[in-house]
Amino acid sequence: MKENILEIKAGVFNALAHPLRLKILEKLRDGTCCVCKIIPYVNGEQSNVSHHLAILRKAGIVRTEKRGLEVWYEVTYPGIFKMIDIVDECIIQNLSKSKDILRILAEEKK
Amino acid sequence: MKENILEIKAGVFNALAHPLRLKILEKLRDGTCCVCKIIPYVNGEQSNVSHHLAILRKAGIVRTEKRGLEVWYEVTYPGIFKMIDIVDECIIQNLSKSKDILRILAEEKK
DNA sequence: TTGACATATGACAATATTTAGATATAATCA
DNA sequence: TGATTATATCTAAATATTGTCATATGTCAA
Repeated sequence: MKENILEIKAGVFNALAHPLRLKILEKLRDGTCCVCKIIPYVNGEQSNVSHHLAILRKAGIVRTEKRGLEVWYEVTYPGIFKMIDIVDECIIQNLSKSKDILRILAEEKK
Repeated sequence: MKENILEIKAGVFNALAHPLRLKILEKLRDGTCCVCKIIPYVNGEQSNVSHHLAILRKAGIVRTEKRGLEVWYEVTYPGIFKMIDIVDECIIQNLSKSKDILRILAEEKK
């Protein structure tokens, strides 16, 4: 695959590569949500949350809609949540393997 | 979700957030592969490719096996490829929307 | 119009990532 | 044993990301 396409793909992964941004997306799983609700949910500084929202926006992961003073965010493509779920599975699988190794080591020690 | 779990998840996304690493995984789609094949495929410096392989290893995305002088890499959890495919869909969807907007703008100009 | 409010942006220091070159390690072979 | 090969690690400079503070923008209501 061409390098510039890979860069775009890497950009999407990069946008997902921060705990605060994952927490924002966790909130957006329930649907459209106002920034004023996102800030207390993720428990961050207003400007910092705004920065992270901008990163998600620029990656095309979320889109916004103005409603009076408020700005409401929503995920553009629900497949994003599927990705986040797959990461869970991946982590669970790795941890299970580590657990097996620990058990074997413990057995050998006896 | 707890912040430390989100950090682990963000770490996996972070490992995927680089074009060279995505290119490595592209190569590993065909199955186990020797570093000596990966380096020419991604067309990078030996030390740099090795560094990126280490990042994938530490994230638990790939595992290694030594065969004589060579080291063979393989993806630990095939769901990773599913994630990469979803990013493709996400990008295609975003680009299609941009294309629609461009068409509407072009229409209005007439 | 002025003030208050919700959100975004800019500047900047602290920290992390990336890359290349040099060097280290570990396996094989003469 | 010493040379050779494949890969990993260390180092340091260049660059990118993060968080905070200050400020700007846009909307509403008095």
